[in-house]
Amino acid sequence: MAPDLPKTYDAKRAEALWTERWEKDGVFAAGQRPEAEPFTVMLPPPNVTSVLHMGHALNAVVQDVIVRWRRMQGRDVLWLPGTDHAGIATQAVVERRLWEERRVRRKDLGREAFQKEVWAWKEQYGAAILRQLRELGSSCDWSRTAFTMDENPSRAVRVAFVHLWEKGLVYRGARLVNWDCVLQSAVGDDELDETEVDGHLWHFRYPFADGKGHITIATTRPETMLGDTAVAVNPSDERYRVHVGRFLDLPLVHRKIPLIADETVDPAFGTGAVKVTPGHDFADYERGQRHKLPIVNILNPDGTINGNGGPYAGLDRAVARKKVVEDLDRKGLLERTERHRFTLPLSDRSKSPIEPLVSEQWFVKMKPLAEPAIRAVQEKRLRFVPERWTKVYLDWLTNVRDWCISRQLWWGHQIPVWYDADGTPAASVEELRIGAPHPATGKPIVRRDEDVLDTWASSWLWPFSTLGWPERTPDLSRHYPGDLLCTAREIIYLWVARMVMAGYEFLGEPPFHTVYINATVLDAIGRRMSKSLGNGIDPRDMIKQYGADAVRFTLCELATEGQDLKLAETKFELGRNFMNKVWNAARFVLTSVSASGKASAGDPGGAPGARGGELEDRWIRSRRNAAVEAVTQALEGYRYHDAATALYHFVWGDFCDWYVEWSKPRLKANDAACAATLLDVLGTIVRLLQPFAPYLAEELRTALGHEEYAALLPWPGAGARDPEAERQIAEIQGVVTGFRTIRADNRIPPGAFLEAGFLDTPDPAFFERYKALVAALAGIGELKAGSAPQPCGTKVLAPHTMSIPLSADLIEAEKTRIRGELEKAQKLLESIERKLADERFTTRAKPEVVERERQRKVAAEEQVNALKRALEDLG
RNA sequence: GGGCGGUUAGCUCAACUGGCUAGAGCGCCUGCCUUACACGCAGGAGGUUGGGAGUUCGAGUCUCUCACCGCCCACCA
Repeated sequence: MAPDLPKTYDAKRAEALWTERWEKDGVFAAGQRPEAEPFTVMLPPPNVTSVLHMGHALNAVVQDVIVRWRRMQGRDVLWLPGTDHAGIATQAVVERRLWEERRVRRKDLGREAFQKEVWAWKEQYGAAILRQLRELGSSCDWSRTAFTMDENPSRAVRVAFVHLWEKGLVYRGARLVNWDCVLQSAVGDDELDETEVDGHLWHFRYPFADGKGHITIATTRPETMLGDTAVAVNPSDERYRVHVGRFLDLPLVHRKIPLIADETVDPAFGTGAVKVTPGHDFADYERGQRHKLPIVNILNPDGTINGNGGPYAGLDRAVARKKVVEDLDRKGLLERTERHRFTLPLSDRSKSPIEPLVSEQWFVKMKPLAEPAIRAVQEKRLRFVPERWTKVYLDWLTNVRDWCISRQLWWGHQIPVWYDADGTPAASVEELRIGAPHPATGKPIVRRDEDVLDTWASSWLWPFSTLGWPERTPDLSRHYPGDLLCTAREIIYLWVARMVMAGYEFLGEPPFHTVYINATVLDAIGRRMSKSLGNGIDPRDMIKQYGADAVRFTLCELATEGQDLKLAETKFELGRNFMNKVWNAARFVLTSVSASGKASAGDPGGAPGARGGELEDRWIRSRRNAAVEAVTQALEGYRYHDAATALYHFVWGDFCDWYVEWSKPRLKANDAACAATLLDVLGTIVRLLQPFAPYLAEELRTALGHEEYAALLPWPGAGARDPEAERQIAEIQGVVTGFRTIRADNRIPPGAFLEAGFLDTPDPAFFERYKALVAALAGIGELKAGSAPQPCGTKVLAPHTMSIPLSADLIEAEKTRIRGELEKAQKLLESIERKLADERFTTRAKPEVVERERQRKVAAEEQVNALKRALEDLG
């Protein structure tokens, strides 16, 4: 085969080679196993705002591991990749870029030219994202790559809108929304970025209209007083009770506003009197509704004060704030100014302060859609892993508010609504031309709604809009509902909940049965990775430095259930070292096993492999079976850490540290059973490795001389264990370790040849039979029964005592060590005796626990006695 | 103000329904380039499981409580 395999695994070469081959040969294309049960996963489409970060990488890896594993189990896998246009986010990024590079605003370009700019951006970043996914080894069906603004998904958006419209679940209305004055659009609650800021709490006097006295209010946003339509106090507040119902003279604008009583006012905060601005504050909006207060809007869409602001009209809101404070101060109405820390909502995208503003928007009624989504978890048709996220999902759904789906943007799906001259709206899947008759009124259409839809209005359809819906395509019936969704906790309600709602509403079934919520990737000291902190670790750099397989394996190893994942670059050494270990183990096997041996064994295609053979052959196969079972069970429970660890310790511990070492003398003697076993186990390792380290797996199966892609090999079945072999080898390992410890304790260098080691054991026949296994790894020429002649180094591992002749000057230290061990052993024995002497224990504990304790006592006694004997022997 | 997670070796994390002497990787110490691998080999040190109380024959694991840390939700102007 390849006798000159390099000493270290060359990840780069393998990655370039197999990424290309897989795709060229359509290895991951769905539909190749029409008779098999499908397994369907939709990749959460990354936003085309920028390249992928480590969180995306983790998400891709956890999906790919499952998907590759299921494929090996014979499922007809569809893992569908794609990207999301991410409406507001992408528009904001592109707008910022245009301004920074060309000093151009979107309005300077006009809608069409601006959209062209965004499409160009999308092409660039969409391609980069898909490239990155490939570089990670993701086994997506690339032929199905989708984009939320592709033709079919876009049509799906319009069909869904019209459907909801016809059902009366879509409505248009003037509501208070979060307004971004830079983007000049409504933004969703989820598009806010709450920041703690140091501000002020200004106390202003509002005189009563009759000139008798005043009320002092406290506010953090003085300029909004221009839109005040009341002042509210708590009805139980004795200070103000008598004044409720009186009118105040709103300073500066001189509007008469009432003093009202409202339960929601906290008497302990500020002055206990709050100004009410229904047009610019969410709490006040609701108070206004309750008390039927007028709404005065004082802002233009760009954040300047409008005509309702009287003398302040035209000023930016920040300027107006300063001036309002100054003017009130001049009039003697500023009582005092306190420092005050509060949370300021910023627009996630433009980073400008959000202004609550009343505007006409489109909404979706959520309550009826939420009900089936709630039932889905109650009826166990949908489960979260880890389970606790179910609560987050349910809490949101039970308190769900109507969804503002319109955005005053240019990037996205334009709302499919047209108007006649009277402003009567008509929703339509197909375009209504200007001048065409209105479907309801028959009057000519005069315009289309300018707004676009919230980006989630397309992503909530993703599990089926990518499969051809609304057409009843074969794809749709085969791959809907799908199986698994892997995503981040931040979008459990933004996206997961909405997908479930859409699934029920449009297809009557939830889009998946399992939702795996990823760990959040943090930096080495536990902070979120973010651009502004500059503490991100770029997956591309890590792949370059350590290899994709190493990155994948490391992420899995670190992904303990539900724990956040603290990451430092050096962590990837774990994966790299393991890949190298596997590589070298394979290199050893391939270079030492003769060609004839290879042909006769080691079928990685799942054949049962060699039977019989030596004790160690039976043992390693039993350990292999244990590993197969452990990895399989861990994957079934999405326990990536457990799966990775089981594989790691089997390969590194059982196989490399013991079996490979034992195989060396046997291979020199051309032992065919040994060669066959090495190849057999290596074949299993390749298959177990495949989901985690697909590139290395392909390299190794090629080196093993197999034609079939590792990615398409059958997943190994866990054969029977051999408890007898495992027990016996464990004895031998203990003895070997004992001899090694004596050597190390006495500074006997590994190179120093020791003619013989002595073993005092109740079962000399067993060790006579297997003395080669001990001698080879213990570094002794021969294993002899009995005790070594004096002086000697001794190690007790009851019922075995190992000894090696030593020079006399080392004996004192040896005695000290044994005394220490004796002390420990006696302590242990005492604690066991104490336990067994306690009647409450022997009567109340389970019988098998008591029995186990009795056995432990016997073992401890043996250990103590043997140590005493050893000490006596040393004199 | 509510909810959820976390606190175990110097660091990062494990430990199924309570039950062998609480494990791993990294780091540290000792000795080794032993012809697969120094991205390696062998051996070792290191823990009153955040504090307190309780339940139990038995608690890292269950209950209560206190203390920190993190995340999410909520209209304190």
